[in-house]
Amino acid sequence: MPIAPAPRKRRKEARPSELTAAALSLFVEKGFSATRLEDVASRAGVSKGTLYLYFDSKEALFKAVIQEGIMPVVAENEAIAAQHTGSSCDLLAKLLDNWWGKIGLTEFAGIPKLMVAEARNFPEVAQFYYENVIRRGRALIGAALQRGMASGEFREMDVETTIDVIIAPILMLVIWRFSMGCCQNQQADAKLYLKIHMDILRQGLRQTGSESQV
Amino acid sequence: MPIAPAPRKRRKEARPSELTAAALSLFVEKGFSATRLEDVASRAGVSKGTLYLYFDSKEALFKAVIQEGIMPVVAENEAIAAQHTGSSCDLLAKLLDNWWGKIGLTEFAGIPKLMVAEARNFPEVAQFYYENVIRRGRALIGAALQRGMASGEFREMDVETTIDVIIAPILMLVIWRFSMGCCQNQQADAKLYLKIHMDILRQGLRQTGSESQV
DNA sequence: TAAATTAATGACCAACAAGTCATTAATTTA
DNA sequence: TAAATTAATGACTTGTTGGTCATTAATTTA
Repeated sequence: MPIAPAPRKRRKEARPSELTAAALSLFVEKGFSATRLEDVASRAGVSKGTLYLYFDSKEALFKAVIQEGIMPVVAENEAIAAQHTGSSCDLLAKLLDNWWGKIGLTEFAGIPKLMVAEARNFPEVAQFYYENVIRRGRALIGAALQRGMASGEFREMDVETTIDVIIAPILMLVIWRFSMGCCQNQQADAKLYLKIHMDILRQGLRQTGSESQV
Repeated sequence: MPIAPAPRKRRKEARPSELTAAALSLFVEKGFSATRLEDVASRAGVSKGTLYLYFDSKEALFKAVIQEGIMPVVAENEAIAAQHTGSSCDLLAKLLDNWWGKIGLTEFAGIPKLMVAEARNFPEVAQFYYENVIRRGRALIGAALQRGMASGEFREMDVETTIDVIIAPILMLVIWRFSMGCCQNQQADAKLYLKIHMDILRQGLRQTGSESQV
């Protein structure tokens, strides 16, 4: 006997967030290109046609994922920085903590790898992410560095480049987890990793009495 | 009038390297999935059928690219480490120098991003790269760290994790160039970037008289 | 130079996926 | 309850691409 199709339900309000949730999972698991919209739809419990009722295109769906999931965290961090009093090193740690809790420990941790992987083939998407996430994130770190240099807590340094060097290990940690991580028997211990990074930074950034070791 | 097809040439010896060269360019530019074998063939001046005369599959073609271009550099670095005398910090710098000249400044610099991007969808390829490049590269850095710790040049630290933290900024530098780099008006200054990274490491890794700043 | 060999070709196949739209049916309105 | 509305469907169109193979022609051999 033919199996009866599941009865339709009309749930106009709930669909978009169910679709972006499904999209996040699959984008993070397979990448943007390799994710089939049919699969996104079916994971959200609807048909592909329904997906197109709510999102104009695959790229629009992706932008919605970022807008809902990542941009609010950037805004939170901007608020944290704005109201911070205390050492600049503590500010850096605070920003990292919040990011780690909201992004690093969630499915969103897969987004950086996804962006790196697909940026060149989807420049529109990359531009969107750059403007709304990367630029703002870098500005936050940059301001913290400036602040520390102004107070004498940090030594003088090239801010833009130092931002890169600070962010890199944190990004690589999550990028690795969603890419080559599958080849290692054991994942890096994230807590230890971040501690070592912050230790090296604490020593590496700070103003020293002695001249630097060139 | 119909255009005359280019006359055929039989060049059995030259084809493989011309094909891997074309493949490298396109893989690096578009990624593994998004590169069409038709394009690889045409850039190498042959037809798609000819490509399949020399390589069994897209994955085999990729492995050949790695085998020819990357693995010899890993071997070189192993030789450098084996015959090094001097400080361990200098050894790290020497390894980085060679890698930078042979990989970082060439088209091969695009491979790390490519691996990160495609590892999950092509586990066979990822495994191959992990065994033949990553594992060996990490072993090199690890040995240099051990050596420095044994001599008292470096403080005691968790080796595996420190390897990660050391490699990360270098990897991110090239990964960025081939991904989000397109969104920035100006590329990071690589020389400055590497100098800052090495500076932070020099201070961050070294044995200090005073207790560490926890 | 004629026959044999094999490098090279490109039309073709099968599978796949983004996006469309005529149709269906759940829900609301009159 | 009947008509109108619109959320939801899924078959279909269109375009793409990894991989195949019968055919072609450059080169070598006899």
